[in-house]
Amino acid sequence: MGDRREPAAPKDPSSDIFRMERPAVAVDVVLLTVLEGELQIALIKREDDPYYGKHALPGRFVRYDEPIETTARRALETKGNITTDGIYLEQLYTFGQNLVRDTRIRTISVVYCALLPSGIISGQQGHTFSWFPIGRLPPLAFDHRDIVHAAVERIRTKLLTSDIIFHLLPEEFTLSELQRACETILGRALDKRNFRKKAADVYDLQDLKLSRREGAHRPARLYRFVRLRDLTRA
Amino acid sequence: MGDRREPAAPKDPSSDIFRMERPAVAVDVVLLTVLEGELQIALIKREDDPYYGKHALPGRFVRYDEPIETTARRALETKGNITTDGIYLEQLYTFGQNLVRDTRIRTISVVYCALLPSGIISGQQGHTFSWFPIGRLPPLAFDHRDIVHAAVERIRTKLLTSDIIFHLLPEEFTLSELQRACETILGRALDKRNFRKKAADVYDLQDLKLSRREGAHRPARLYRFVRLRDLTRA
DNA sequence: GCAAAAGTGTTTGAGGTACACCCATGC
DNA sequence: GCATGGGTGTACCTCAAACACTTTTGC
Repeated sequence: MGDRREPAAPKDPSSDIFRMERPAVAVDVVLLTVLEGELQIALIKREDDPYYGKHALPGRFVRYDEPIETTARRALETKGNITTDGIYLEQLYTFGQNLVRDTRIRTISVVYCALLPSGIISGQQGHTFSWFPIGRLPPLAFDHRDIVHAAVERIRTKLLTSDIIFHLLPEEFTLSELQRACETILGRALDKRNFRKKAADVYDLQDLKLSRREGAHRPARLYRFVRLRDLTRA
Repeated sequence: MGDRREPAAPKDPSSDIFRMERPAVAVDVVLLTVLEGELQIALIKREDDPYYGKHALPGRFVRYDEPIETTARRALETKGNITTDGIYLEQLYTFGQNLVRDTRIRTISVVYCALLPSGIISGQQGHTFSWFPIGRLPPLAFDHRDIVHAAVERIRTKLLTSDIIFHLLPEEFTLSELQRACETILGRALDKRNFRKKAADVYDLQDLKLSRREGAHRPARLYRFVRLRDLTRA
């Protein structure tokens, strides 16, 4: 925040910040999870114009005394009826070019991307989101389709240089689950041996010395994420 | 911008967007240029509290009917008395967590990064910025020091995957000038042969078949940037 | 014993890094 | 002729990609 106060007699009306009309600020959230082997997004069906009946990102206006990340969590809690403790949130971009995106009022929208561990959304238990695979989105309100694609692109590029994938997995997971989650996000298959080499290289994983028996095959070892390895090699 | 309208009887006060008090929105700009062989930033000395006498990023409050990028250009024009035609602008991040960053009013700040071609700032002609090498910043107001570093980091990472470097160069340039600009931003020396190979690989440069004579040595060829090559090889 | 997923190494090619000399000019 | 920056090619090394078989379980 820069020097925005004028010396004595402000000629610029925007310097009289207490009297000038202010744009509204909203936060919209791209909430993603892995569901049924697909990357899916939480949407809300609009019940008002504009874009009546279309689906949209969950969003809220920012209160005067509210950090914007709190607005993001509140959007998820009030629109989706979910708890946001421990949910990963990352700011994506701020949309403030188009003056008439919201026809009611000039709105600047800060978009966040959020990741929900798989397994939390099991059925239709209480939450009010509709979930859609990002490859088969319904018609969306505003420019939300572009926003969703930008969010997915961001998550993709951060996959192997950050720990975001573990925000989409349960606490304990197998290497195959880790790989499937990555494949789901990237939208393509990965080589198993190369993937495991790379994962062991960039992630510090704790071998829990346990195995999970499921199905008629060899049980898989369980792991827990410890930390990202420092690969800067400075 | 999501579905923020309530059906009938809004219990959530933030839904009554017309009556609730709104945070102010500001735009601050990290304006960078290459000056005297160093990457330098334009700062303004504050003449009010808080942070009286400290340097700060040029910034302005966003007017109700103004796209935020326009606010960014207006900040540069009114604070620095420069024209912003053709100046590269890229949104960096939006700071809205800290409720008391600006003690006058709750302010959410959208930060832009701007690049000024070298050679435009020649002396002390009219503009009111103070220029500082990013390695030797004066004490800065607010958390502007962190913002500056985030901006420089962003520019660095985009160096060889985008055309931003050409926004810091004049229209016509030599390969040595291109290399020096990159070295200035990265803060380290680059190998001349490897740099030229890489540049020819990622950039489509037009050889102007001209050479610039300067100094007691072989003249250098002049080039013009045409476009980024597509290296995705899909 | 067979179906089904878990687990494991080696080879190859591309791209990045390191490195030294001749060229054209001004003085 | 010498000082100054302009301009060029090769060897090595690292990392990503391709690729197939054995192991352990449930039934």
